[in-house]
Amino acid sequence: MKASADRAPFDRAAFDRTVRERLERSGRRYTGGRRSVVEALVESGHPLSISDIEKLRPGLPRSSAYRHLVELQQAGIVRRLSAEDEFSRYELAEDLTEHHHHLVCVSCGRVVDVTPPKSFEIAVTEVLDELATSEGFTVQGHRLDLLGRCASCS
Amino acid sequence: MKASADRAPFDRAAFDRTVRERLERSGRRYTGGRRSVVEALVESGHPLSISDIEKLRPGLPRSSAYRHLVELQQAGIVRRLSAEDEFSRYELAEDLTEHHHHLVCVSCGRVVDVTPPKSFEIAVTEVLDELATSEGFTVQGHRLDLLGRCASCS
DNA sequence: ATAGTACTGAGACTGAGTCTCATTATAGTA
DNA sequence: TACTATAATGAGACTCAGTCTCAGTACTAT
Ligand SMILES: [Mn+2]
Ligand SMILES: [Mn+2]
Ligand SMILES: [Zn+2]
Ligand SMILES: [Zn+2]
Repeated sequence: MKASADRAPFDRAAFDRTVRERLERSGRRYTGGRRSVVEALVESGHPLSISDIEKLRPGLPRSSAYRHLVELQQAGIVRRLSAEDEFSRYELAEDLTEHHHHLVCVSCGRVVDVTPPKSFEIAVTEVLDELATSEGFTVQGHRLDLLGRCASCS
Repeated sequence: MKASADRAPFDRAAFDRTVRERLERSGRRYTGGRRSVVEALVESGHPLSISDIEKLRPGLPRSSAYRHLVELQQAGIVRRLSAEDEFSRYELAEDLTEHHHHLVCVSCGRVVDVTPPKSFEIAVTEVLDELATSEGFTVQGHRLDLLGRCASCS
């Protein structure tokens, strides 16, 4: 069972429009290099490290890839994940996909998306909001990762 | 309400014995430098960055602090957290304190411990185990952080 | 076309974290 | 206590993921 089996089909045209809008709203163009990075993230469907991106887009210079990722973060298109290992990973912003969580392999670093049922999210959010409020925190969101070993590392 | 209000009182002697045991089990001594790092973590009660540790232990050389943290991780005494910012943070291993989660300030990077009720943990674990199993993952644990702004950054 | 501005690639640079090595402390033994 | 073997330490060189600079290129608008 795929966690996303019941998701609406991906509308590439609408997605492109949104990405372009967000880039332009932050004063940038939707150029070939930026599109190349965004499409690598769309196609792979799971968080990518810089070296993943280099393998998928051999022509793209490292400095450009890093720069694009920063710009895409500022435009709210990409989110950077802090990983267990030393390598950051990047994925599409949640409102371009859907709220989800991660299975993180402590052995190889691979990250897989996973989406719990909505009832779970509601319960989690409620409890956590209360805890945060009691410490004077203003909650913006949460991050829930499962650490373990992936199928091929077991 | 403090999240840890109902925790058993901290037994420093028993704690020291456990730390020494774990270090010796991994072939190391419980020396002054290592004790200095461990006690900084105990006293502060929340995850510390290297620069936090430097401020708390001005005499301790940077290279020694880093080395101690690696050794303490290998001995299962310390856990390294990957943060939102570029700086790792370190805390005592969960079985020396208790299972807990983090409020992470996206503005200043500060991390506060928070402990949800056991019923919450049971529910979370159950749902997550199922999701992980369906992806062929073997779960070792989870990590749940709340991102937001701390009281002084709001 | 021209000007103004954004984008790009090459590579220099930064700094958190690691490694090396010479010196010092410790535990064990006689 | 003296001697030996091994572990620990501090200084600083080093690594390399990530950032910054800058000269050249591509857009965009008029
Ligand atoms: Mn969630
Ligand atoms: Mn938990
Ligand atoms: Zn793996
Ligand atoms: Zn803060």
